[in-house]
Amino acid sequence: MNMTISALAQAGGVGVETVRYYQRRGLLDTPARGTGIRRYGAGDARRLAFIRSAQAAGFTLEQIGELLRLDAGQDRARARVLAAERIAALDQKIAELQAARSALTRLARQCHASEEGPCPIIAAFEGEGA
Amino acid sequence: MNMTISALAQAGGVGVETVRYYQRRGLLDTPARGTGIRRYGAGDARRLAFIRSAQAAGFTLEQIGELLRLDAGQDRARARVLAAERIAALDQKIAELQAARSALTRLARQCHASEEGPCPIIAAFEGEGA
DNA sequence: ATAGGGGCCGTACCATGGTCCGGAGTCAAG
DNA sequence: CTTGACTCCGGACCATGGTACGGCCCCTAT
Repeated sequence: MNMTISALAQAGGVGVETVRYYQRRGLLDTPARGTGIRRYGAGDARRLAFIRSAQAAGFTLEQIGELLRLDAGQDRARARVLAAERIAALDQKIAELQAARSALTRLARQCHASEEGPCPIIAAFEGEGA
Repeated sequence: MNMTISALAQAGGVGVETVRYYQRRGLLDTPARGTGIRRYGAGDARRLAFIRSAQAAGFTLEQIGELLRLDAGQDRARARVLAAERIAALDQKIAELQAARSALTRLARQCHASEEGPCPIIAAFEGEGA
């Protein structure tokens, strides 16, 4: 593979500006330019894909940077700690969203049930512990 | 109840500045001040609680503002649309987080399994630079 | 050889959701 | 009646994750 930045961006499903932003953040490297134009390879595409999935897992770009640095330094213990922390956070977030989802579902059903009076969607949230 | 802003903030589990920010955003109202200091009541606390739970459900402050306005205007149809949209978004987000969680769990297990070589958590970078 | 579509780069700007600041007023206790 | 904690307020500032701009360079097809 021998891609231009826009091909790389497209492969990663992001915009060119985002690739450049990741480079500035030190998450992607900036290959030397032979004759003015930088070329990217499969490794770059894989790294970009990793960034996107780590992001989907809720890692911040900062943490993703740390993971990448750990990879270089082979610090597996630290990587496992980060992963474990993220899994715990994910569990909490998932539970929270599921709770919110069922509350909303119930409320929407009640709201459909009658057209009169105030909509229960707002009333029901009041007083709930945040 | 006859609270000061800091009591209200504490009741809602937020900072004073956040309360003031919500006031600026029009999410909480700003009671008239009798003798220099504004006083807040249970209604304010309930509204603040609503804002926090709606936020936990993934509504933006903008949307929360709309919900509050709909509540005043009794526009149930629109409230239901917003709720339905949010439920769909929530489903998608939950699925995404669950996928991320299991990917991460699997990787962490693999990482534990062997101490040699690169950590699989970031294994996507093997053969980089292609 | 020339036009135009990318690429390169620094810098500025954007939205979201706060958070802090400084000066002035207020209030309750001692 | 002073002290110290709290309040008010506008505006500045912050972090995150981008997105846009403008000037210049390069590369390829016609």
